[in-house]
Amino acid sequence: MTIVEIIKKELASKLELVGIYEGDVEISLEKPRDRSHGDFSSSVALASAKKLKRNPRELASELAAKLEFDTNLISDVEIAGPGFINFRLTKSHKLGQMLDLWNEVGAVESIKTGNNKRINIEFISANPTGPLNVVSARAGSFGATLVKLLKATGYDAHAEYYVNDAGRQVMLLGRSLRARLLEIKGADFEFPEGGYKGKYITVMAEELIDLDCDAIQAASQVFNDESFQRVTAPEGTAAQWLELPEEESAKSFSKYALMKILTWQRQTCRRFNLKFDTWYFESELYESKRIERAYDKLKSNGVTYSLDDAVWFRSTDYGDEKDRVIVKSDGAATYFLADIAYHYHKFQRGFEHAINFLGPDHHGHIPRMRGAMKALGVPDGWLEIQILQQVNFVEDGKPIDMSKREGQFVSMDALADDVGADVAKYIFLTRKPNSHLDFDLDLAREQSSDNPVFYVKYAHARICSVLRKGMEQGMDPGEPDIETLKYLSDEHELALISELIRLPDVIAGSAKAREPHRLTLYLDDIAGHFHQFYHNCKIVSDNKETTLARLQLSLVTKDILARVLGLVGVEAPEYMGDKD
RNA sequence: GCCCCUGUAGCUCAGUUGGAUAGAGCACUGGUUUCCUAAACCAGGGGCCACAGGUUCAAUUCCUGUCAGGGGUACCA
Repeated sequence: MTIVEIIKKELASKLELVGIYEGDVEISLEKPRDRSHGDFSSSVALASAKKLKRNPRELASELAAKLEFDTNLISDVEIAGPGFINFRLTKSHKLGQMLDLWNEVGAVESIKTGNNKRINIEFISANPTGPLNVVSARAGSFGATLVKLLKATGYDAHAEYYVNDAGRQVMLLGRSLRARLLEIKGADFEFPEGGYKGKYITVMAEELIDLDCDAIQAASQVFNDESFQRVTAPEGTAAQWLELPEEESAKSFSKYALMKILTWQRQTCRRFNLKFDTWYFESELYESKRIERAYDKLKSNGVTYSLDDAVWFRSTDYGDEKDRVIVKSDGAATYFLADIAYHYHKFQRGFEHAINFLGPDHHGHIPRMRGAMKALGVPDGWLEIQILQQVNFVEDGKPIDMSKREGQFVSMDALADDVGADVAKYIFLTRKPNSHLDFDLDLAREQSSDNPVFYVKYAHARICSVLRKGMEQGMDPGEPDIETLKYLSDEHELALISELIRLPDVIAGSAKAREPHRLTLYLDDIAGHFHQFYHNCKIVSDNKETTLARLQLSLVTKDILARVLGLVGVEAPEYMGDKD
């Protein structure tokens, strides 16, 4: 029985003595926000008072007087406020929980409720038409951390990136590159309507113009080591591609541009330490006929109809506001149909659950996508869509236009150059997913102590320093153990311990709610409690017992900071350089 | 018009699936170093939790409406 169950059971049995039986009220037991209210708090007296027509505070004190607990577990029961019953755990119980964390047993194990269920988490999936921008950085931070959180809670989590390499956009990209190349050569050119005007296209064209056949092939070799076999460079040189008929020419340029951009995107992901188990290519869906098969299945399930030379999916049957085209009047599949085939294949690949991170501009796709899955016989709730709200980047006091086509956007690489990938990831994870985020680049570039990451990193580095100091004095804390830790008694030590043992709850809670930002809040709390402990308790002193106990507490704190920083994807430094 | 997100300190945001006196950072005012890293710590001021109803013993939290800001509403992806 857990401590929570023990308290609830005892409350239930004493409630019967005053006339409240199982099912009459819910026996609540929660962790109060304010630590002075104890480790657990129950409001049953408040909830029962009306039924019994009694004063809640009196009822609470009557109950509290009847409660009996093992004094090794509960040290104190008190009445507070309008009728709360507060419980305090004993120091030895808390120390035991902390040792469980260190040894990775107990609560850290019991939150692994996933039973190795296979979950697919798709994130970023940016169009391969330009360098990854900061919107993807936010998605990457959330996605990568959620994957780690799900693993920590016992799921078999699989990170996936979907590459839209088959659509019209990639052709448009190729035409844009071709136009820029002609422009550089001083030839006549017509920039395609709606083409990509980003500077990176011009840069790509400038580089391409001097490349010979071998160099172009060599550039595609970076993909040989991974599942990117389908990404290849076109034969020949840019000059030769220009000689080809219009359509062929555009194809060669598209192929080259796709190869280059995927190279950039993958490098950027590596720089942010975002790892994907699978890069899934849309073109594969066409080649494997999965699009046709998904289409046939929808058709045979009777959820499609033809109108105006196009084929429509009857998504209004599933709560969408209008029906959607899946095959255009020119006979081509829409992106939506490809997406249906993609998700259906995810399901067929054996994932028991799929989470998909999308930008706010795609929220309208949710009803139709859910509808399509249902029409294909995929269970309700299989596809979970998480909307990540927009990031507004502010520079010189004004927002930056993030449209790729206008070419004005902040790339992930630029962000990493300015503030570092660590800092960027951490900042993205300080906000909850569905809140809009204003990111002031000028402020972030300062790299000053205003930066929340440094506070946490500093705590870790400071602990390392203290541990080194201890070793210099011949104080080796060794493995934390109850006999040594029992000498801890200062309020700052106990406050830190109480904070540390929240770890399993924090991990389980943020995994379940898909709210990785709780991790950074937790890190900030831990760092804060450590700094306070440090200032109020001299760690390395003449008293051997106290010194070793405090060093062990520091060691556990360091371990937990490092673990959570690992989930966030941020390095835990051993040293902190002097500030300028 | 319809759909989604948001509205909490001067600013940026938390508030653990309804709890007690609503918190943190930044900014502002003042203090702490013969001592393990001052990127730290301590103290102080600062609030109609957008507004109005409703549910509840209890609402910043849940429901409805209003107002304000952002995004979306394609045979684009």
